[in-house]
Amino acid sequence: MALDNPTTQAAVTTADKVFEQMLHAIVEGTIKAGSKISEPELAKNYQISRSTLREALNRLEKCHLIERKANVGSRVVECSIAGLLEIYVVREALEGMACRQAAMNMTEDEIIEMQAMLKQHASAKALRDGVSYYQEEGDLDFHYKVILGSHNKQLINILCGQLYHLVRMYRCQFGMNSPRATKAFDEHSRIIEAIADRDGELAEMLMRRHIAASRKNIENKIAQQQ
Amino acid sequence: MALDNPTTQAAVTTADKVFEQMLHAIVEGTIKAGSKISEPELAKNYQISRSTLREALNRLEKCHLIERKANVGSRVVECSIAGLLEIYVVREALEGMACRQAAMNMTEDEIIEMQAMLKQHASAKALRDGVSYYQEEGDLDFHYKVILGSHNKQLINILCGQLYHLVRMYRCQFGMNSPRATKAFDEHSRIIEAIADRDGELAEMLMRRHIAASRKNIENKIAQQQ
DNA sequence: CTTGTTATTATTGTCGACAATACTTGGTTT
DNA sequence: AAACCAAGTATTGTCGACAATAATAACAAG
Repeated sequence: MALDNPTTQAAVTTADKVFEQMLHAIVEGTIKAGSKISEPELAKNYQISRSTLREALNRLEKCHLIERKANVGSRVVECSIAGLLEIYVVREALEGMACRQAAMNMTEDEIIEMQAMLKQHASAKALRDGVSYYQEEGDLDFHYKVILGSHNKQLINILCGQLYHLVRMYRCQFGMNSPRATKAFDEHSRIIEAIADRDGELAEMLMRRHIAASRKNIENKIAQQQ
Repeated sequence: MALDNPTTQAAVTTADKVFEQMLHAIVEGTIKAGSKISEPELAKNYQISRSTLREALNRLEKCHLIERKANVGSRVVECSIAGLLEIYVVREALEGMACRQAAMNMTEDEIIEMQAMLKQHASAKALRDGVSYYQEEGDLDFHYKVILGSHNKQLINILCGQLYHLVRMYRCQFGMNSPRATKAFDEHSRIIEAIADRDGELAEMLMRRHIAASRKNIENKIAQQQ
């Protein structure tokens, strides 16, 4: 599926496969947020040994999707508003920097590819009901490309390897299909321009505003609901 | 020991203890960077089962200190100049943001405590040979306090929980006792001022410059050596 | 002599059982 | 009746052995 993470490599071992299944289950809420994880029960469900289940749990912990306490057990992380805002703060910092680095380090080919992707999104947006499509896959695709374009292993690992699973979880569980789609598209467009101009400073600033705008959009929504 | 990480909680299980031992061994180079890890051999060394060794290895992987490939094994990460610079880039982004958040979220008590710490560092610096002391423990203490002051769980986890082990590893292996000690002290002083003034924007900028200066210092050193 | 193939060895992944710790239930005491 | 203590139950941590995969060595063919 197109949504899949660029850092995930082919699942070869059975622990890998169980990890992926549980990843989807947690992201989509099949395994409820905040629920306790029973090792014997899950091991029976997936028809595997507890050892290999624990291996899978370790990977989930690496993504900050579950939390373990010694001699007590694992819990799926809770989805709180505060937690969501914390993630946005981290994203603003990291993706902003990733964008600056992308402006410095992206190859010409990568830039061309990204521009092509944007054009494709534009037509998709015009043709279809579009909004929801762009919001979901298109937005993630764009952010992934920028992050990978930074050519910074640490940045890529933190953002794509761990943080973005949490982002997807929040999007699923809070049912976010915000009306920012068209606005977000214009912002993406300007960011790519800055990268193509090799203007790292501007690229960082635009990306930070782009993410901060999303955060404020959430904050407003929350404020309205109350 | 004072250097220890604020996020590390008491090691209760044996896997925890082995993890800590290996952590120190890798950071200090007793277990060489880039070397392959033999599970049977290490299990015998620490006199534990392979299962609990693998548990420890999983935690090391979480800190990005080792890398695993399916059906092949684990290797200690390599310490390259490029890798070091990548870490500085991430720190500039994350600690800059942490500093901004600290200016917004730190309690008055925390600020007072941090000011006291700085004063203590100042006297220690004046009295002793100082330079090396301040460089090592004092610098880390300061950065830890700012990060914790952000009150952002994600930031704290990423920085204190994973990245700083790598930072310490690089400091050990590359033998860094740079002559920036006095300059760094002044920079710390100004950063605390900005936080006390609740000026998040300035605090972030100063922290970013502080870290960028360290990075450029390294870059210059490298350039000289060649 | 080099290259490709096969057999052997060693390492990693997985399993089920046991030990240690935490939770629960029932009883006792104030 | 409420709070504390104790025994029993369930869950997690640890262990040693087996199965599957990868690295190595020996051998054969070109």
